[in-house]
Amino acid sequence: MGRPPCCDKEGVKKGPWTPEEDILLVSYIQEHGPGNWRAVPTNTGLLRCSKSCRLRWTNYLRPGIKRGNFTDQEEKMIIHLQALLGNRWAAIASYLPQRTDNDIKNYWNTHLKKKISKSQSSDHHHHHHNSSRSSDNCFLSSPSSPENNHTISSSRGQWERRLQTDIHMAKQALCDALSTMDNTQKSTTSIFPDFMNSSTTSSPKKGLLLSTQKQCQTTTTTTTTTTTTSSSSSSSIYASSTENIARLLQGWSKNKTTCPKKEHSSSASTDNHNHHSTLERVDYDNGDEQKPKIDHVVFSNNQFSKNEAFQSLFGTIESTEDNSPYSDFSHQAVSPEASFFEQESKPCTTTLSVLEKWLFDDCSMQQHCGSQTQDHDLIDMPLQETADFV
DNA sequence: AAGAACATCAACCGCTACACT
DNA sequence: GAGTGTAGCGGTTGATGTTCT
Repeated sequence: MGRPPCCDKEGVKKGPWTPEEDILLVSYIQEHGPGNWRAVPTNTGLLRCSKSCRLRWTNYLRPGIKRGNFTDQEEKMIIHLQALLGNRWAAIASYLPQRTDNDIKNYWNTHLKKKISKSQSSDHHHHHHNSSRSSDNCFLSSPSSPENNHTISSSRGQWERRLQTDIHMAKQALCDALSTMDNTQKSTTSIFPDFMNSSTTSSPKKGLLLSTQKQCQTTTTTTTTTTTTSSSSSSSIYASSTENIARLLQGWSKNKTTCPKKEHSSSASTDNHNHHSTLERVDYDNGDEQKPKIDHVVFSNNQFSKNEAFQSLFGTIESTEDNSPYSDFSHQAVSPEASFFEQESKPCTTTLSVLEKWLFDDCSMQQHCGSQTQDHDLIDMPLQETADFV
């Protein structure tokens, strides 16, 4: 026994990642595929611990990640799921395939928690003066809001509620997976066009949902238009501004336009022709002082073009009218090249049509008639009844 | 204009479950 | 079965940006 530790604490770099480090990491993963994180720092020469590399990849560099503002639909979904699942961010993230658990967690802590508590306090105030139920706030009116959830939990037990939810989700996922096997276009008609079409999801860990979702991993998704917006625009620190990553990629693409597209390495690559390529210099046209000046990147064991690596990884990045730095990620996320990573890193997410309906019908229903039967129907649905979904 | 207060979010830390020997 | 390492998760921190006074 006695495997070496994943990293020695001394000499391990911490803090924000630089473009050079990102390139090294992405290129290595493009070549070898994600996984075996312990070997990544050694083989890339990165002075980072394996954990840090994995986190950087899963949260920021992995294709298919949508960044920027959350849509109302995403927001509502997070609120519902949080009420149902608690702070199981990875589980919640699995229903929002283009969002990372870290992103959702941050968004919850910085936005939604306040929003809900604010609504609750106002609702409480409203209740204090008027016993009638407020119907103008879907968060409060939702029976699955934390407030109501407390009642459910106390009467039934959180674990049981979660189990029921998982079972239901799993069955629904299986149902949808089977129904969409022959109809890959179906998912594009989802009422979640922004984020339900990705074939990626995190948390490769066990779980009912995962096991069923895997059945539709072969489903090919189509490119969708995203409604991403740029984040803080004036960050001077690379790692705090993901725009720079997009710029980096754009820089790659510009250099790449003259090169014929190579076959994408869709497996832990046998693509050895890259190994002796050299890296073209990256130049940006926006006068960004953070321009990476990388001419060659040499791995401990091989040397290959990062340009080609990115090309292979993300496909040809087109310049679009949309200046959103994330649009490139979003579009390329579903490129054939990226599909390798998507399939590797996240199982396919189904259309979840019933879930969608439940989540959003509820909100609209609450808004219009204040009914609260629908959520209870799902949450309190006996196990026997959930079996009817399949 | 300056600085204090607040908001945001990338990254780290510590824990746990699982895999491996 | 025990010991150890790894991957993943959730909580927390701290650097940076933004707004307020």
